[in-house]
Amino acid sequence: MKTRDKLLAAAADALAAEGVSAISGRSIAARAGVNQALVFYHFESVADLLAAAVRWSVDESVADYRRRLADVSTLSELLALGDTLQAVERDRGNVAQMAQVMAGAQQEPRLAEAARYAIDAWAAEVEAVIARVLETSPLGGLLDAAGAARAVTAAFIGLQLYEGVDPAGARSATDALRVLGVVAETVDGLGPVATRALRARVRRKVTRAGRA
Amino acid sequence: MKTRDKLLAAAADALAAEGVSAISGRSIAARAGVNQALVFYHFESVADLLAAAVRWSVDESVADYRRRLADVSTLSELLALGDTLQAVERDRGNVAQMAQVMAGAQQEPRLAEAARYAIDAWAAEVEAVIARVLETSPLGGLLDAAGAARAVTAAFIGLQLYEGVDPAGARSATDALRVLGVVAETVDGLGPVATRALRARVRRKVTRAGRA
DNA sequence: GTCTATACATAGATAGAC
DNA sequence: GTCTATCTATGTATAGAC
Repeated sequence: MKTRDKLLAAAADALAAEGVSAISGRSIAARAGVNQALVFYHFESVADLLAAAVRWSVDESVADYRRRLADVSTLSELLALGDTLQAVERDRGNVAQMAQVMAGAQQEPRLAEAARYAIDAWAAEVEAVIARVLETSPLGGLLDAAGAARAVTAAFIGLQLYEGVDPAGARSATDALRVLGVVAETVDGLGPVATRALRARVRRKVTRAGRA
Repeated sequence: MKTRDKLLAAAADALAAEGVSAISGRSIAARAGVNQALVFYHFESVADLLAAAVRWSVDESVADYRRRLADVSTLSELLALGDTLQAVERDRGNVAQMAQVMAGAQQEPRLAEAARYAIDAWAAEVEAVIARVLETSPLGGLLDAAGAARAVTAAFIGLQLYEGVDPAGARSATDALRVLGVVAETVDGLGPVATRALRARVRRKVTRAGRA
């Protein structure tokens, strides 16, 4: 493994483990087992290294899920996969890493760009699936797949931060969301008559709200 | 205004404006217009000051909303109030502040405690309202109000972080959530027959999932 | 309670030998 | 590409005068 890659991997790890507020070029180098000065040989600055690490690690994990997401075409399948995806990515520290990057990004343009890249990468995958699922759903034509994908991604990040602060509370939150998923699934499985009625009602309300 | 209060206010501001990674005792003191050494006279450490600032500012904003939340008893009212609450708190920087605290809390026990306090304070208010709304809802008895309140709070925080990184994307996410709110409202307004049917179906699925 | 001054640690970043 | 050494800035925290 080349030094540059060691640094990228170490930076990704350090983000999840130490958080943006505690991270430093020195701590990353130590974690990578390389000399501190090499950070500035291989990258312009610490922020630059962090940004590169985010892109690198998001590319990896998204690619990992691309195939599995491609197989999903129903809401039940999506919810099930989302459940395991959330657990796996959380354990890998990828969600925590994203949360830290986004927190740091509020002031560091380089990190903001990397965060945007990461969310776009995840959201693009999720969006494709949601769009497919929406085709047969009462919500088809009402709910914007791109927006929904982004909402899901952002919510994951909020939940991850919450988990670091109050694991029990976060679990209760996740359980509640799971119930809502089942409700959505049920509504989704209504017959064509109920579906049409629901869709008409919602459309009426949304239009009214849009005018206000 | 006493120096201690100036520091608390400045710390709260600084959290939203600078973020945990950039904040320092010096920057807070400068913002408060007081001498840097006073941070350590009035507080044990910077982390201690930040934690106190979070409690102080969350107490203020929650009290502000307590009365208005107490008036809410239907889902439509809740969604409407949630909309304005989100906008107002965001503009005040309170959500950004929370997001930063939670990011920093992953490594700083003092901040974690303060973050827990803040979320509990918000969630307690929201929970009471949700419980009231759930009474007449198809979801009554199925959805845990405490968990739902925490999920909403966490999602707000994730969305706030996202907004700092990609305002347009965050808007599309919020719009999608708004549509889902309308859907929930519609489902909520179904007749008693449909309600009973939906509840039975969901309960069956939840039980099955719980056994798995 | 507030100020100046300062000790001390750690950070980002660079120069120059190897 | 990698190392040692080092400059410089900034941060936390304290001592002691006012």
